[in-house]
Amino acid sequence: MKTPAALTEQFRSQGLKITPQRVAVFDALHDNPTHPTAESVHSAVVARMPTVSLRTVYQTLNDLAEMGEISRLEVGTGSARFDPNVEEPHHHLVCESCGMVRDLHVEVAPDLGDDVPDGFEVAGAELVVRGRCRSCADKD
Amino acid sequence: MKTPAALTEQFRSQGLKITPQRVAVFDALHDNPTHPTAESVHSAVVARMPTVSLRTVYQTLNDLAEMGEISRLEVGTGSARFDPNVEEPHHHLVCESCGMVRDLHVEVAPDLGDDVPDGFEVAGAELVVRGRCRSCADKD
DNA sequence: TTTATTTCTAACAATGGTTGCAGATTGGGT
DNA sequence: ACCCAATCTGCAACCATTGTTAGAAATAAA
Ligand SMILES: [Mn+2]
Ligand SMILES: [Mn+2]
Ligand SMILES: [Zn+2]
Ligand SMILES: [Zn+2]
Repeated sequence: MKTPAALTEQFRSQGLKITPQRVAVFDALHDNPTHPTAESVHSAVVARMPTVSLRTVYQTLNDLAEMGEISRLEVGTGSARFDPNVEEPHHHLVCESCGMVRDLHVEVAPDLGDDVPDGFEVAGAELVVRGRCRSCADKD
Repeated sequence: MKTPAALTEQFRSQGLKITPQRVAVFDALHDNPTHPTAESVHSAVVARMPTVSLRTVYQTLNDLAEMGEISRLEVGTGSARFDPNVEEPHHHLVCESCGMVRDLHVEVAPDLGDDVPDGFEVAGAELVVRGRCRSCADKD
């Protein structure tokens, strides 16, 4: 994801308006490695601007995802996670106990070869490695 | 997943009762390669037993998943998909246009090596290949 | 700066998928 | 056939997300 300043520029150049609510969402996402849910982005934003609605956070997240500035992940933890790291191709590691999501910089170059039906246009592949993180394992 | 007959045996041996509703769900799943949603399992069941509730279908699917007889997939198509093929380790191919899910028998042996944080217990890895199936591509 | 245009926000309602609950029903051992 | 724990149904509640819209705010024009 671009910096909040660069995003401000980009939004304006597309005829979109810069509101303090949007900037607050940009700030909450910038350099955020936690793969937050919409809810947790909202919490972070509300800490500074108590009136911002969850609806507005969703709207901005969707806008950013449509522009390709963030990506939406569905890792089976109930709600979607948002990832500002779109520059660096990577996969994910998920703790099934606490829901933590971490980047996984492994190469997955499956030889899809024969098993992809003829005519299927592959757009991308995502690997999710599941397990239990250390702090969760230590808990019992 | 075991055969409906074997599941009947297994349920009984665990003190669970065999009801026609449950058997209908077993039948709907047996050798079903479509990765159905709860809703579509329900449709199939209702075709033969019109009074079976969606609640009961969910209940049985959850029971089977807990026993490891089927697996629950979250591939980002809105609702969960259920997969009776737990014998053969495999991954999935998803059409982002129509929601079709197909088995993908590729080897994904990521060298997780360095990138897994110390102490993380890996339980498994799932690859989802996304794209567009032929019939969807042909449509436009 | 004032006004006009256009977009955005907040609040609330609605949706789709899934689960919790209570009371009626039933499987299966006796 | 009887009994009772297990199960089923129908419905309400729940959660994550999206639709709606009137009024507020940001930008453009004057
Ligand atoms: Mn990531
Ligand atoms: Mn499968
Ligand atoms: Zn954990
Ligand atoms: Zn398709």
